[in-house]
Amino acid sequence: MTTKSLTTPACDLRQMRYFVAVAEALSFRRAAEQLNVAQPALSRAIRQLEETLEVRLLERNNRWVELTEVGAVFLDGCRQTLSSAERTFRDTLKARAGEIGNLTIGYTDFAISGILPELIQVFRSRYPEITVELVHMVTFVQLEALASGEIQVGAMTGPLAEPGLDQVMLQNDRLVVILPKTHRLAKLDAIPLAKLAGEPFVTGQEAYWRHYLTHMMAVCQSAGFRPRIVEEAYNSEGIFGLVAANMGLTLHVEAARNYFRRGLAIRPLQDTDYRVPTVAAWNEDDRSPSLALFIAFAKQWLQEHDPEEEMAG
Amino acid sequence: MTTKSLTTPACDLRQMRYFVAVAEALSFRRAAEQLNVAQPALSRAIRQLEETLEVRLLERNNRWVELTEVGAVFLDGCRQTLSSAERTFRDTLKARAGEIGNLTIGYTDFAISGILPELIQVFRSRYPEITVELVHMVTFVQLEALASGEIQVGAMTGPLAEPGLDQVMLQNDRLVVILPKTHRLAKLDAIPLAKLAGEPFVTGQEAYWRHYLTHMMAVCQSAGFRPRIVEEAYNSEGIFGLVAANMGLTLHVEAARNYFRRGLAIRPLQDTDYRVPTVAAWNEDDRSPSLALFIAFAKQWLQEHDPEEEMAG
DNA sequence: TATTAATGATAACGATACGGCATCATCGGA
DNA sequence: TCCGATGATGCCGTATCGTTATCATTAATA
Repeated sequence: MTTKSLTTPACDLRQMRYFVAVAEALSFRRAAEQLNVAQPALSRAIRQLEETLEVRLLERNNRWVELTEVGAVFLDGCRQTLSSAERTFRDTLKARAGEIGNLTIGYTDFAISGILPELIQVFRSRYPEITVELVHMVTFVQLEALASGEIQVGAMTGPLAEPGLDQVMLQNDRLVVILPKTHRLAKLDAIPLAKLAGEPFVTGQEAYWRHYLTHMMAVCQSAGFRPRIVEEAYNSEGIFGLVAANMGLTLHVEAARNYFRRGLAIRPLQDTDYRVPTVAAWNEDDRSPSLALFIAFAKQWLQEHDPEEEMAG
Repeated sequence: MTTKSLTTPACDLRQMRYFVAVAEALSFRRAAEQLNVAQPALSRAIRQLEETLEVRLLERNNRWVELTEVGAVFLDGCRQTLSSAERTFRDTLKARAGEIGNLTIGYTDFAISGILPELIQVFRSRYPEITVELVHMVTFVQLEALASGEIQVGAMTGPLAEPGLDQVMLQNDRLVVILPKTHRLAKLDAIPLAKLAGEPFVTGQEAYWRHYLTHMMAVCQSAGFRPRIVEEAYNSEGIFGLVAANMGLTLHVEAARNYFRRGLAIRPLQDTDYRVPTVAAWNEDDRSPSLALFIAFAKQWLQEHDPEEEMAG
């Protein structure tokens, strides 16, 4: 029971450091000075190493010290192991500061067509050792994924009033009308909201798009009508496709301007200043350093970029 | 003064092993069983690690244990460092057994034209982690190189009576006459030693070839004449070139049959059984494990191969 | 609802290991 | 012959480690 397994050698990093110091200085006393210990400590450390390994590591007498062949092999290994240990501690401290880690971010169609890609790109180049994984999810799936820990950040459609979640606004889009180029309303530079009453609407599936549909219903309600929904698609591209196929028109966020599809016209909405917020949300009790870093970075980046956009807009 | 330098973290391999065990078992008690220590030892070890690194590595309560983000980074580093330490010890034990190391071997023209190449090749394939370096040296330079430690083994022309050197015989060559194909003696199947009296001899430079020249003088002396040396070359190839150029003939070891050159004839020597030994020599006080391994290997290999050669001859 | 079992944390104690000091043995140089 | 430098050794105080016993908490169970 007292025999030491070879896989768990009775030797620690301290002994390795001592051995490397002596082997590099080729002197017990000089090594002791560098290590700020007394010389006998080194004598004993080396002797213990040699007893553990049952081999002479340093040939020495009162006049000189030299490495044995085995000692040279051990020295090389000690340097590697010590440098591995140093790297381990450096990485751990980096991880403590959040500079190493993983971040899984959920995103909606609205978010990915807005400023999120640029934010992610700048963040990744700033913190290359944080692995950022992006997964597509509609808003209510993101809420479940945040609760289960599947994602750490959700870029979703607001407004949000979930208890336990913190958030920051990524974008606050005006609505635009997307309709076939051949549509009679496409001739207008801006479309009065009331003109959409009675028009056939293409939207996302109600079960998945419920957050955005609430907005759409609200803005239509403000003009006194309920949209007549004639078709539902899975995602924005599907909606655009159906619109291009002349099935109807749709209301979308202005970030959709970043995407183009032949046959579509995009027109601003008149008579309303209704906006649909897209927010980044996270668990307020999540202590992940990488998350904290991402949040701090995002807040500062948004502060630097939002005013310009508003001025440009 | 009490601040710990980052390059010498106050953490040893024992704590890393403990942490890895707990992180893998996700349970202090199960990890304690595997490590054959009591559970409180692990509680304290983890706490000390966390105090040293000033970060929470394991989120834990009375029901479950889970890695923090930083803990996952530290775990990865610990695995690497521990495996580096294990490799260090494995390599050191291998080096102790001689299976890792360097060997510099000197060789003469005679040795390299004999069985040495095959011996080296088999040795290298058997012990691939021993770096074998071959350097060409004439016998007396090898003796100096052995004394200075420049080479660990010398494959040189015997006999050897140096104090402090051990040796083993590699080959014991009969002498052959090497002469131009057009030489009148080349018509004989074997050449009587006495017929060489008065012939012009080509040899190696006296300062370097003194060991072999002693043999040549001795064998000629046994036939009652001194060779008439008309030309000296640096090495065997030079000698063969001069012979091919009809400058004279030479006596060489039978291993020379392994090399061919147009225009040369090789004939055995009659009336004498004189042999020139080629030995491998090393410092008897050299405790290099790789050297010990090489010697043991060479002795066994020679024992297995010499009888066959003698039977074949 | 009370009990039980399992978990990690904590305190106290003994054993071991470590570092520091004083000293020794040895060897080269003055 | 003496001196100085080197590594080795013995002794002692302290820090650290491992163990045992115990506690606080929580989920499962009766």
